[in-house]
Amino acid sequence: MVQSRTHTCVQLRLEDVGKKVTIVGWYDNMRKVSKNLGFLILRDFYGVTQVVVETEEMMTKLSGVNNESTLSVTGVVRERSSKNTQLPTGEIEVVPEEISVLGKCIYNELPFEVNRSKEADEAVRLKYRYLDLRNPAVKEKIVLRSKIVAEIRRRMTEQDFLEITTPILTCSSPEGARDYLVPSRNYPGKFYALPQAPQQFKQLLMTSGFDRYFQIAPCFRDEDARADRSPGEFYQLDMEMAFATQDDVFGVIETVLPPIFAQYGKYKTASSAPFVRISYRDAMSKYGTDKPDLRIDLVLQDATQCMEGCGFGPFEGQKVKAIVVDRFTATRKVIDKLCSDVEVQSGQKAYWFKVDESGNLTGGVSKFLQERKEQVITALGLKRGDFVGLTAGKELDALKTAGVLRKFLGSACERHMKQDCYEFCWIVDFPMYEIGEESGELEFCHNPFSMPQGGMEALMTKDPLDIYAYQYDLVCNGVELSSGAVRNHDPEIMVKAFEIVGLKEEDVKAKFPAMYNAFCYGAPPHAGIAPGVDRMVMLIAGEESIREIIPFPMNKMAQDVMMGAPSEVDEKQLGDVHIRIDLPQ
RNA sequence: GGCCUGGUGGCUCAGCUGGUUAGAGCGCCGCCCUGUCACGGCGGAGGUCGUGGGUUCGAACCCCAUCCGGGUCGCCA
Repeated sequence: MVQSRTHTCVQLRLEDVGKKVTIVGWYDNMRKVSKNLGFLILRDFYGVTQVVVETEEMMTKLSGVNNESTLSVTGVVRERSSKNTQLPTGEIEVVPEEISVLGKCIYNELPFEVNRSKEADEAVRLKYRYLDLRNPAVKEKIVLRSKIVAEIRRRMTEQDFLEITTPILTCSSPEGARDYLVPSRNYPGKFYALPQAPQQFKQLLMTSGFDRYFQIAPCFRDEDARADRSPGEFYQLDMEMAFATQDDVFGVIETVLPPIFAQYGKYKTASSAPFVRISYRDAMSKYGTDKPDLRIDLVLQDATQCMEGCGFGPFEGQKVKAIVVDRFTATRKVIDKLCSDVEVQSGQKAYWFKVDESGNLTGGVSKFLQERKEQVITALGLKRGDFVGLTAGKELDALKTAGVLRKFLGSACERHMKQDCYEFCWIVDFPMYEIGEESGELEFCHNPFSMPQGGMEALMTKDPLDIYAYQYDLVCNGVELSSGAVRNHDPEIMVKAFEIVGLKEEDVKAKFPAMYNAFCYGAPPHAGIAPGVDRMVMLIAGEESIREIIPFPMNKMAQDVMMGAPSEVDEKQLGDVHIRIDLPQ
């Protein structure tokens, strides 16, 4: 008969010596010192405890029991003769009277060693995720995630936000990413869709009279993965406030997030309120990205003019951007690596030259600049020992590539990158409209439901390209955590905003009927935001891969290799939902 | 879909310019060891070098195709 657990594997101390206890857990390993002496390490969720096996009877009982089997050990706590100060339970051991196997591990070789699973091939880890998660170093991140989410809930609730769930089965939305579709049984040929975000529902909640809403919301988008973007599904801290302005939303986020980052983070300090605000246009021209890493103090300069006609092919007729790094002493090899990293990440080349200690331009593209040396030095404000990184292309391409280069230069040069902190900022004043690159026509720049700054008057009187939206992004250490906006709650302004891109009232009604109709019954001005929970946990945990902070992640190809999803279904199921499969050969 | 990168015992990796029988560490199995804690010592098993084709006297290595990971661009209102 198996005893029930009296202590976890992290609890026992010297003062427990002499007690009869029962501990349970996994057979982590055994150091066998002789025929009749071995040290068995029992591991549970909380920690490890040493069980000393010193009789032939116990040793026999354990022979043939594989690592990772689950055991129950009943015995007496004893002080160790040789203690281990590294472990909380390192001063004691349990002398077993009874050992029983609760769950056999039938394999004596595992796909990987549990305590070294992070080194194993990722596909294998994902297939055996339940073994991978036994590794304390892996499990820890999931525990951290749980604590962060609990803390978010506590702090949001403290600020009078109500957590309200919204539907998972809803309808396809015409804009945005690809939807995950769910066929309907009762309505042949019709589909539900999983929500890409609870956007419309939260706005409808505002219209329904709820004042402060939040939700740790599951979101579904059928888009390809990245290291920081899980395919398929992710979670947002979705929130919305009625009768609120941009500053009200900023105030909540600036109160809720920094303490959580500082408390649980890999880095121990986080920006305090108010966060730096940077306009979208400034961010692009100074940092070459709309998600600047403000830990890096380098900024972009325009070098188009001083490079014009220098004879270097890639600069001909292009915009050129420069980043000057003082006293940058990297070797040629390091610089080449840096440039190739930039190319891998941005798809475009980076160039460089240096000013040596005698004031000569050397290396990289310098030979094209000798004749205009003084002009270049003056234009870019160069000093001896400066390194100049360069990018070229159409304005936006040159800026974006320089943005990538700036990131690599920052991490290559400690003096130019603050260590050990979370630097938050707001990117504000996004343009409402832009000329679409493919269409060549006027389009919404981001969210068509954002309130244009200046409201109806701006729409009536301004050049659309000069109109800004009350639209903002939250950025931390170069990671885009969220977009948000003051919403356009006025049907007339909404119709006008759509009119500018050539859409009619009927189009708005057709695309977003519920929201449009609701706003015709008296809507409050409202604003919100939805920081990505996975990205936040990733930043806090200091992990490079989003899969490390998701309990059961999918692989890059959006497959769950453990469960076998996606999978085929049988004919009956397909028939129920009126689907016939017709695959090309 | 494009580009980059990888695939060698259960795991991590080495394998040079193509040249004997493909190596190491960890793990596993066996024996030894009465205080280990990354225990130690001795011995052993385990490989279609992702797959298919080609070049060659000879291929893990070179070429072509293909499959499977990962990164990135596109995509992500």
